[in-house]
This record gives sequence, structure tokens and C-alpha cells, in this order.
Amino acid sequence: MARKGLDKSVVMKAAAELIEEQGLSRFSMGELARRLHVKTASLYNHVDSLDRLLDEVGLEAAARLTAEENAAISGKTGDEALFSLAEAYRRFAREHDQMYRLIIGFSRRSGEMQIREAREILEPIRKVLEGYGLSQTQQYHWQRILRGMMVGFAIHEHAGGFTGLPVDKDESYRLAVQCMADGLRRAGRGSE
Amino acid sequence: MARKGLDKSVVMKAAAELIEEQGLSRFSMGELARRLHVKTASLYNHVDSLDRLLDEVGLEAAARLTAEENAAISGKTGDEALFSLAEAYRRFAREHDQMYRLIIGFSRRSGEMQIREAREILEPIRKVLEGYGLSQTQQYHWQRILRGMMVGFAIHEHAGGFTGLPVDKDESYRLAVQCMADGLRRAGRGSE
DNA sequence: ATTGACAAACTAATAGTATTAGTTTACGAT
DNA sequence: ATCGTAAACTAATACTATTAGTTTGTCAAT
Repeated sequence: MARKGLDKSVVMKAAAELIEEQGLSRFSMGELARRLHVKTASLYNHVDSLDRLLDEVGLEAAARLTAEENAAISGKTGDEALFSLAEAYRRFAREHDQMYRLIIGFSRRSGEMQIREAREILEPIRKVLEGYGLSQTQQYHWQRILRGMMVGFAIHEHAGGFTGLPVDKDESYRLAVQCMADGLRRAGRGSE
Repeated sequence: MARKGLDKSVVMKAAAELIEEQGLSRFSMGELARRLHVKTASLYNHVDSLDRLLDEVGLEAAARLTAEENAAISGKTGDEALFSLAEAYRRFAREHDQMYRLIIGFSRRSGEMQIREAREILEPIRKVLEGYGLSQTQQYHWQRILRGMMVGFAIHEHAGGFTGLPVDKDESYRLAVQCMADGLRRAGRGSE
């Protein structure tokens, strides 16, 4: 009873599907093994550990998010690009909530937490900021500010927060992004 | 071998200490029991479950955070209050990182996540916003925006993010809060 | 003082988690 | 045809949390 065509990419794909279907909380090596008609131990021929597996699935999800961000801003500049980026980010977080969890990095794995910040992931923001004529220093600061805002909003919504108040969340977000846009323009003027 | 003076508050206190000392990831009912010189099962005379225990410890931590926020803004208004609030929030998240985790709610507990939003917790922000003369609607929006920004920053720092860039994080935060301040003033003028 | 009840500790067991060691076996290359 | 390797297996370990059932200490009432 050997040879079932499993390999790392098949396992990762199945893991991603399982997580999207049933949620991160119900995911386990045992569940994954069952779906692949294999015993749990066999998975270890293809992945190092649960944590590593989740890391890698998360990285792939991050790549998808980045791709969507890039698509959203392609051909746009200035405020148009900014709003488009912000919207794409938020949409991804809502539509793929389990994957977004994985990207942000608060899985179950022992309370660890990390936000992925590879070069490519920061690219979309960097491109959007280019349009505002910031100094290098200012650009770095605004990278953080923008990311902070987007993450903060995504996490809140994700957690079911922001629901108590009787005003539209889309509008709240729009105002937040507008606030960033105004701030960016101001910063751009300042550093000329 | 009965009667060791345990009760719910003692257990919760010990749990909080253990978490602050060793981190959420190393916390377990077994560890907690060992610290209290008791068998694991005995804890269940005082707490319902691990999840409930963490919830309650988290709620207590949230109360402490709120108290610090209130202290920070007491006697202040306008931008001064805003900056003071933002600084207090960030300081708490840095100084009590494990407790902050618990507040935000990304413990291990099954990937659940919730941001606590009881009335009292929102009070400090509400008070600060009072100074900007916003309409009720605007105030609700800005409550979200402010919270989003503070959470986003805290989470990032927490996750070890923001470290790649060669500019000061304090300054990034200051700029973010300044951006909020400017936006708030603009919003205040707009709704008069 | 004795008794009796309650609460708090215990022991023991269950079911779930990830992971490792060691064994078998199928397939592909020689 | 055979032989080695990689992929599956079985079995075991060491953790989780949690529940059921049992013992026992303490406090209150008689």
C-alpha cells in the first residue's frame, strides 16, 4: 500500500482547500490525512511539520493577495491607486478570511504571530506612494502608516468588531483612506 | 489532601502571572496546576474551561488598558488628548505584549478572535473625539478609524513587523496620529 | 464532641493533538 | 530480474483539555 501520487504541492493544495472550507480551527494533520486517504504519519514524508506547512500555505496566500493588489493599482496613480489598493486589500481579507488569518500569522500555532513583509509584498504600497512625491524617509513612514491602517481595519472586521455602531463600515473605511490621502498630499508638499 | 485555599480569583491571578512570565504559548492547564501545587483536574472546580479562563483574564487586562487610557487623557482635550491616548495605547501593547494578545483575542483558542468592545472600552476614544465637534455619525466613523490605526500599529509591532525600514517607528506613529488629528479637525469643520 | 454535608482535592480514563522510529512495499531504474 | 529508494504503513510517545467518580478535609449544626 504505497505510492499514492502525493507530493508536497498536492499536500499543500489540499491543506489550503481544507482550511478554506472548514476553517483554520478545524484543521489538523489528522483531518488533512483523512482527506488525502492516507495515515497521518505519511504526511511527514512531504512536510516538515504543521507549523511549516501553515507557514508555506500562508506565504502562497500572501502571494495571491499581492497579485490582487498589483492588479488593482495597475495603470493607476495618486488617489485613484490608493483607494483601489485599499479596497483590494480589504476585499481579500473579507473574501478569504481564513487565508488572511494565515497571512497575518495568528494561527493556532502556539500563539505565535508574524506579519509577512517580504519585498514583493511591500511593492504595491511602495508603487502607490511613488505618486505622492515623498522623500525616501517620508515614504518609509507612510508605508507603515498605510499598512497599519489597512491591517487594523481588516483585523477589526475579521474579529466581528465595528459592528456595534450604526454607521456603514464601507464609509468608515473610505474616510480612513481619504484621511491618508490628505495626509500624503500634505507630506508630499512638505518634502519638496 | 483537600483544601488549599484556591478559589477562582487566585486561579485567575496565577494564570495572568504565568502568562506574563512565560508567554501565552507556554501556558497550559497543566502548567497552571503545577504552579498552584494542584492536579490539573482540580482547576476545574474553579474555572469552566481554558477558553473561559483566558477570556476572563483577557477581560481583566482590557480593563487595565482602559484605565491607563483614561488616566492618559484625564484633564486633556483636543490634539493633546489624542496624542496622549495613542501613546498610552501603544505603550500598553508594548509593555504587556502577552496581555495585549489576550485582549485582541488571538490566543490559541481555536483561531477564534474577537476584539472586545464593551462600552467602557470605547469610552476613552469617545471622550477624545468629543473635543473635535463632530456630528454623531462622524464620531462613529472616527471611532473606527482611530481604533483601526492604533490596533494596526500595535499588531504590527507586536508581530515584529515594521522592522525592515531604516526610519524610527516612534516617528511613524507620531505622523500617523498627526494625520488623524488633521483629518479630525477637517471633519469637525465640515459638520458644523 | 460527633455527625453530616459540601466543596475541594484526588485518581483514572477518554479523546484529541503533533511527532518520531522502525517496518513494509511498490515502483522505477539498472 | 533485482535492488534501492521513497512513500506508505504500524506503533509508540508525549503532550493537550476535559469528565466521571472517589476520597477527604473543614465547617456548621446538633
